[in-house]
Amino acid sequence: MAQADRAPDATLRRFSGYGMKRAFNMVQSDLNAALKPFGLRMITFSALVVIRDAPGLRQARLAEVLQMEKPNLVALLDELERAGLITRTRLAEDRRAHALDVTGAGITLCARALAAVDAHESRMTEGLTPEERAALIRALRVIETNGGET
Amino acid sequence: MAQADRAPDATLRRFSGYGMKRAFNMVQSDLNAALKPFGLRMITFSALVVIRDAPGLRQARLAEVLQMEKPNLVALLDELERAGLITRTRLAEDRRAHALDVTGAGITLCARALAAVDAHESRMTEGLTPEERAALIRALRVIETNGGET
DNA sequence: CCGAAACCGATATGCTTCATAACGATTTCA
DNA sequence: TGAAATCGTTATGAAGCATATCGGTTTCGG
Repeated sequence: MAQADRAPDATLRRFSGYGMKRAFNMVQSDLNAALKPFGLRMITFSALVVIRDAPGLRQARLAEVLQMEKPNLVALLDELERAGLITRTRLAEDRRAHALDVTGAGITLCARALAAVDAHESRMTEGLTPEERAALIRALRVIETNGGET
Repeated sequence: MAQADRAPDATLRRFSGYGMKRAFNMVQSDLNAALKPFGLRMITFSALVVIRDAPGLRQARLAEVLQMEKPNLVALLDELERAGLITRTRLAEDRRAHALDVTGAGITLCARALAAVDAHESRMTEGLTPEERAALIRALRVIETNGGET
């Protein structure tokens, strides 16, 4: 018998991080493909949704929420603004900051994109029961929290 | 009440992919920190383990297993070879190919690194029962498979 | 009230990761 | 025997991400 039929990455399969990397690679490519018709990528979609749900958000706060550095947000928001999906408005009470808001066109597109992402999620989690999917999301949250405590 | 206490990313939290990205970011930084004392990174560690478990492996096959492009493997293996952890041997039966093998020093380091990664895994999955952890890994596999069927 | 410090968005820059095209050497196969 | 495929490699460029720094603005301590 030996180890002839043993998968070459069997040792790595025991680690949840390895499974995460592989699963996420699939998710990412499928999601980006699903968002392409809307002119969105994973990250621009995320930003659009967060701004829609928290109108008037500041860029620094958005950077916190999406866990990215502020400089990298600039080009991303330029892209969304150029596409007519969001606006940057100088705040009266703090003229350093910009308030972010989604335009009417942005809200429409966001809703359509969300439907596409829902379909994507269903596709990727096919074969899992709703309970298993919920447990997955909960487990990922635990890991995220454990990491943040360092 | 309104949505005052609603997390700004609540909508995104419903998607498993979002949780994966966030959890994996934590895993990656913690893991790379854990591997640093060994002079390894996530990817060099993975390669080392796979080669150890499949002696004589060819580079093209390793690229398949780790899902990376062959050109990116070259520098990575140079690094492991320079560190004296692996060897590249020209095959007699096919002089185009190189057989990859882990050296004695490589095996020792690999074992020590594996222990560190085990500790890392325990740290990251703290709060999950063994069953929950197993279910997580299984669910990630399902998603990876669903993605690969496209 | 004033000056130092902190904060906001933006720019410039470099590093790491990752994908593609093409090459010489070798093997396979028609 | 010659064409096509394969193996490892090189060169190159795109994309993601982090750091340092800037001008403009606000905050706050003396």
